[in-house]
Amino acid sequence: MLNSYSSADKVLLAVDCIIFGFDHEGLKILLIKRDFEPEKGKWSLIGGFLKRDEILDNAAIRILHTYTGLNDIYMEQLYAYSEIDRDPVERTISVSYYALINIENHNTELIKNYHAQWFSITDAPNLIFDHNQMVQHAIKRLRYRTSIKPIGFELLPEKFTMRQLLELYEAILSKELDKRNFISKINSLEILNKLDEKDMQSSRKGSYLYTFNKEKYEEKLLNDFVLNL
Amino acid sequence: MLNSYSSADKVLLAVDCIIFGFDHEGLKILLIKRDFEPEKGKWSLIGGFLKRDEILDNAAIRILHTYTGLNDIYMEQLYAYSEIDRDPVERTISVSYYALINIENHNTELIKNYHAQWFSITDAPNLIFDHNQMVQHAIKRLRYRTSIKPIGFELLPEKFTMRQLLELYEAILSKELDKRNFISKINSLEILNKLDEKDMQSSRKGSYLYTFNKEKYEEKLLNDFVLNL
DNA sequence: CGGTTTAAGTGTTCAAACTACATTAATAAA
DNA sequence: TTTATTAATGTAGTTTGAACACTTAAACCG
Repeated sequence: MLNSYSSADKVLLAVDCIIFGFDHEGLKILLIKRDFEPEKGKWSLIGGFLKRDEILDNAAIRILHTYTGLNDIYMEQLYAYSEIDRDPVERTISVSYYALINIENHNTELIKNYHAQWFSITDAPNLIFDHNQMVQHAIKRLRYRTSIKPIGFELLPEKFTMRQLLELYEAILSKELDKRNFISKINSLEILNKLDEKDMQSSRKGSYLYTFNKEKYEEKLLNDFVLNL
Repeated sequence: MLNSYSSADKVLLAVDCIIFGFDHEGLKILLIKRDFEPEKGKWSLIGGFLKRDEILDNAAIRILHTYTGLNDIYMEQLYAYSEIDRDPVERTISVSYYALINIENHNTELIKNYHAQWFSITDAPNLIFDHNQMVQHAIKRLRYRTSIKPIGFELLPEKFTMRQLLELYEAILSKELDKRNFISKINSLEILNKLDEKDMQSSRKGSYLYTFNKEKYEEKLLNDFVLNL
């Protein structure tokens, strides 16, 4: 009978995390060299198994924390993958989550110990199981999120230049944006504070640094809007 | 150790389906009166458990078919719900799917036998477990989908009037739309065939019937676009 | 110290899309 | 034949988006 509990088959539930970071080279993901079988030595998303007394969100948070030392990170559930033989050892359904983190902000000791490494999304290695598919799916979702919510707070350093913000959006959307139109759209959102300070690394003239105005930013996060870039 | 298969806890995996239909009264969902414990006699989404040799998509298709007799229905995975005590009997993670069906098109014998019933989304009864939340989530997703893909084909009878299409969109978006602007936007998509035939039920003048132009419609489905209504 | 180099900063114009809005037309019923 | 009802249709004004180039500030170099 369809709805009887007794006949149901239990399965393993895994959580795999797509962790995005951004630096001067572009958009990156954090991958780990697997140190156990099967597929030992190959590159993989970081992941783990759901525990009996744990909800999926917390499993994702725990896994992220284990590998990066980070807490309080924005994560979003993406999709449940359930192909029969996606994991050759045992029937495992995997729920993917993605996270956005500041690439300079995690515990580098930890990721060294775990043989984790950042890869540009454009030249990441081939991954085990269905993890390539998960990454593609996450990139698509990140692009979508970019179109309805402001983004950047999570991926940029506290103080940043307009150029960095522009390049972040270009990396996410993988297309060139018009500098003037971009700046005026961002300004119209009124989510940035322009500082008096300039960044003198990037040019002789120097470019103004900005921070996010957290109140305005979170107000915009609550109400979806459309940002055509 | 984090990644050992042996220490992992297995769980039950359920699939719950939010089945949308549309008729002259508005947007509806199909609910079932549970005939087993716990919560016997209360209203619930239709659902079932994932089988060992089955992927989630197929479990959703199987469940939909069991209750409606329908095949080849558009379904989309929504979200995995994992609160510890969401099902009081046993730890169960539920993956929700939503489906769009033509309300006049299913096996009414079957749904009678299963004590299933259509409810307007505006006055559906309280549901068991976290099913209310699943429904709200599904409505939100349906609205989103409406903004990036044409919709209607799945929910309307083969021949329909502009008014019906308008009312479908109004029901999904739960806001009034300007008739003239709506019609010209829909026409600009070029996904409809205007028939010579008129529907004389709704008015003295009668209103033209339309069908979907399947080729054009599926072309539009492939490329996301934005339809601001 | 004057000239050169580099990236930053800034507005306008044209085209397209969106919004708001009211009258005429066709038919059935009385 | 008149009346009542819903269908069908177009335009003007506004907003938004896209394309596009010159000036400015400061460091570096001779």
